[in-house]
Parts: sequence; C-alpha cells; structure tokens
Amino acid sequence: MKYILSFAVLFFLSSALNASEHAYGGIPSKGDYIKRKAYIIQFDAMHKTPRWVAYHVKPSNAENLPDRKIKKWGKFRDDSDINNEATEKDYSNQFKTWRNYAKGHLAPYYISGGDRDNDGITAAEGDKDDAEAVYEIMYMSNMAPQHHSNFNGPGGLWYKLESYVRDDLLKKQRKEVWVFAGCIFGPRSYDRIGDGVEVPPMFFKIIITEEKNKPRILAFFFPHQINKHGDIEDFLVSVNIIEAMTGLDFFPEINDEKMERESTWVNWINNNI
DNA sequence: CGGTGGCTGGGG
DNA sequence: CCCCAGCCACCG
Repeated sequence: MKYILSFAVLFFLSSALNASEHAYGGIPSKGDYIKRKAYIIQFDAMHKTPRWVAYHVKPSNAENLPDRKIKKWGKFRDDSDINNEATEKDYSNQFKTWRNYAKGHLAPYYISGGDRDNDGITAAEGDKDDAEAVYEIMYMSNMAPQHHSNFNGPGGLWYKLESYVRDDLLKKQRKEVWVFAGCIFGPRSYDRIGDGVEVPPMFFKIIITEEKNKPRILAFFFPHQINKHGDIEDFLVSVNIIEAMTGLDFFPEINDEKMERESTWVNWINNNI
C-alpha cells in the first residue's frame, strides 16, 4: 500500500511539472493557447477578453518588481499575436460614468518580477528577457473589464484574493503557487464597452499550492455585479462547479478523482489554522 | 515618457 | 497616521 502511495505521489509530481510550467495538471481545454514567459493564455475572440490564463509563480517573482509608475513598465501594450483584441480606447472614460470599468489584469502585474531566466539580472536591472515578461503581462489581451470600486480596486473581491496570494501565500508562507483565472459568460450579453468588448458577468480563480507533495486547491467563483464588498471565503466553491460553468476540464493529466472532488472548504480551513 | 497626484481600503 | 496596492488622469 505504501508503495502505491509513493508511486502516486511521484506520478503526480512528474505530471504536474511536465505538462506545462504554468498549467498545473495540464491544459484545461482544447484549442489554441499562447505561451508567454510568465503565463499562458487562451483568448476569447468573441468577447475580446481572456478565456483563461494560467501561471506558476514563485516568491521571487513577486519581489523586486519593476516600478509600475514608470511608463516603460506600466503602459498597456497591444498583443501582436492576437488580431481582434480590445484596445485602450475601448476602456477610456469609464471612470467618468457609473460603469467604472478598469482594465483588470487576469494574470496580475505582481507575478512579473524576479530573474526568470536565471542570468543574475532582473528586468528592473536591465535584463531584456525578463523585461519581456513584464511587457507581456501588460498586453491588452490579458485584460478584462472589471468594476474598479466594487471588484478590481481596494476592498474588491478580486483585489482581496490577489492580495491573499501575494501577501500571504507568496511573501509570508513563501510557497510556490499555481493559478487558473478566467472569465465566465452566460447566455446573454451583460454589458459591453467600446468596440464590442464584453463585460464578464462572472469570474473564477483556482489557486493551487503544495503541502507535503499533495495539492491544496482553493476554487473561487465571483459574480461580477455585486454592489458591495465581501469576504473571499464566502465565494469558495468546488472545482466541479467551475468546470460546469466554463466547460473547462482542470487537471486532465492527473488521474486522481479524489483531487477534483476534494472540498475547498477543508483546504481553506487547513490552510489557515 | 516621466513624474505626480487622486481615488479607495487594508495593514503596520 | 502613513504607506501600499490597483487603477485613472493630468502636465510638462
């Protein structure tokens, strides 16, 4: 029995590392996706938002970040790999109306730091390859309209969850983290801005850490149209629910039924004792 | 394009 | 209290 268990752990580890650096347990959908240095993305051309992104981030990637206030780093960029992406113009003047939609990162800025190519120099110190990781994070294809004051900005659920990963998991616990994040659309158009950029009515995020070589999964489902802030714990769901709502298939390379059915509640409680 | 300021809310 | 983070806006 013990042999079987250790074999399962070995298989698990190798599959998690081999499939893709960024997509834990394998690519969650068929169809094209684009591989970047800091993340991978499947773009949703119909809605002009990401369908999903996946990223593997180490504590060092969240440190020594290039200063986003400096235009070179903080400016939004067009993604030459995508034809019909949203533009900055689509998002303009949103703050002057009730709509208040900001360009919300799906793969966040704070994962773009560190010395990804291990040449001893970071982007901020002048490394060109690491700079590319920062530029890619700022691609418009990585953005979706997110209500700033209710969701994306301080106090918002998206902001709180990003802060949890950055401040708690990465900086405090110094764990490696894998994340899937994406937009969820329903049968009707919820809202749109600019030239046909659809505002996602829902978002999801799945966060994976490893504890003694076993995955610890936290899956979140967020309705976008909320008029006040809340606690992220109240939006924990099972991975199965995310799969049902998105049509995605997470962890396809991991042959462990239990993994997908594991309660995220249990993981949350174990994580915070 | 750099720098600065504003908004808002959480944390030391 | 100030600083920080995610955004926007403005000015030179």
